[in-house]
Amino acid sequence: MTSAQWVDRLAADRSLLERTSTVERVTDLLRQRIIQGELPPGTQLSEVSAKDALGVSRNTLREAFRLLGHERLLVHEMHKGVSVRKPSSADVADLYRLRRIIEVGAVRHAATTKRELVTAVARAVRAGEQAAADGDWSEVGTANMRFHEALVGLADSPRINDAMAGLLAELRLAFHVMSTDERGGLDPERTRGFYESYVERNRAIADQVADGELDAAATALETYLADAEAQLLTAYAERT
Amino acid sequence: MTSAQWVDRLAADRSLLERTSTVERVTDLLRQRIIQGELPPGTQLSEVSAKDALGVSRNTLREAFRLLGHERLLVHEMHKGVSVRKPSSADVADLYRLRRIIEVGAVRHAATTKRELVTAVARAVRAGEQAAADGDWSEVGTANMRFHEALVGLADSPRINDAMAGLLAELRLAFHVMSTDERGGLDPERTRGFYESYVERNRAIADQVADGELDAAATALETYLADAEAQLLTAYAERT
DNA sequence: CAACGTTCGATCGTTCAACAATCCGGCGTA
DNA sequence: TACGCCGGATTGTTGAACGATCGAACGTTG
Repeated sequence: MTSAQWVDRLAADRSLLERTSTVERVTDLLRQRIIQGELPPGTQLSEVSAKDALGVSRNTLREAFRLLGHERLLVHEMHKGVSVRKPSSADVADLYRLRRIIEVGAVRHAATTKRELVTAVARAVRAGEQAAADGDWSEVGTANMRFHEALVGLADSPRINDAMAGLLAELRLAFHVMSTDERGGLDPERTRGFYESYVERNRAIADQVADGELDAAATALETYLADAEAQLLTAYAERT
Repeated sequence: MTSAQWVDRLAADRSLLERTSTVERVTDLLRQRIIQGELPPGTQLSEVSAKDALGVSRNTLREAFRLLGHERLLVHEMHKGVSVRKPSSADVADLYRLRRIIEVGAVRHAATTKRELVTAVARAVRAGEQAAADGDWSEVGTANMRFHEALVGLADSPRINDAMAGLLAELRLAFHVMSTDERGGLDPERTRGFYESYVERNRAIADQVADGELDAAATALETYLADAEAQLLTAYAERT
């Protein structure tokens, strides 16, 4: 084993030693706080307060803000600073338009149907069923997200995965808008209503995928998403 | 006309007075230079030289770099600076995977088929035919880009338009890789070969769209893109 | 009292200068 | 030739500064 084997094995671990810049860490942190709802939509993010809170320079912070603005998680208004995005109902509609195209397309074009990618779908469905049985509807929500990410992952395309991740992040913003507008706490009964019916529909689609019936899964997903959009949009219209 | 009419008419013009920050302008400028090939793939962009050339601060420049890195037009390596991206053949394949999903999906889900959106497709096709007749194959290339943008525009979704714009920008990088690797100038005969056959195929698809045969147009587009990918990938493989 | 002009503090946009960390190439040594 | 080391150059990050702009409070005027 003179050379080639070493380098190949080590080259595979190259990703492990990628150091991260401060900007990246700040961006990741803020993104997390935003999509988890700890920074609710509409929150004004003053540069100085954030700088003091995070202990970084203002310039570093501005780079992170710029990035998150590009991801549509923050809105950037000249001389007025940044605030957490508050998706409009038009945004929700657009989000679902894109979602239909990406998810349905990814399932229909699912390339090589690698074993691990298919099992990831099944795993997400099972996690959702378990969480539903436990009555943990918040956990059902995240499992649902993972299910859709796994579905899109079938296309085995890094760019599609990225697009889907950004899409779901923005969609979470929409959910937070409903949870925080007007009344304070989020109604657990309402989130239950959102996810309840989808647990079994997820199962159905996952089974179709496992059986290689991609076209059937795609069309099922199509109506699935149309229903979800309608449900979300009516809920959106209720609180304005 | 006491009030309401004024404000409505003025509110429509609100977009005209959006001022642009320096970072935005620098970003737009650099993006343009990159996709036009004036900054060929692989070019190292030193911060100080760029700062001196553009007459902006280093921090401002770094924000622009960060943005373009997020768009995958620049690669950012810690402590090594940024350079114009050089898409690999794997990138090209991924790009086309995404392209198939977005374009085909957009055509198939073409929502309201607004008059202006359909005519935009026809216009791009005609511009391509005209340029082909004139033998201006570079112009044929840009018309081709506009054709695909118009196709995707049928979905009438800002996010899909953005995604497509970024996708095409990255794809241009791939073309520049072929044009600049090894030998210097780009071979006009080769670019002619790339676009020649697609002029009439564009026309066919556009006619199908105009006749409302969206499904037929979508399937035609599917094979169209598969052919284009194969052609580009073999050309890519030739020069390595 | 309602509409308008002014002032002022706070915040943002941008620049500049500094320093540590890191990279890269060259040089000497074994 | 391979290795270790050093120094210049570039990047990463910070801190401070200054003008520009915003928003709200205040006073003025009709």
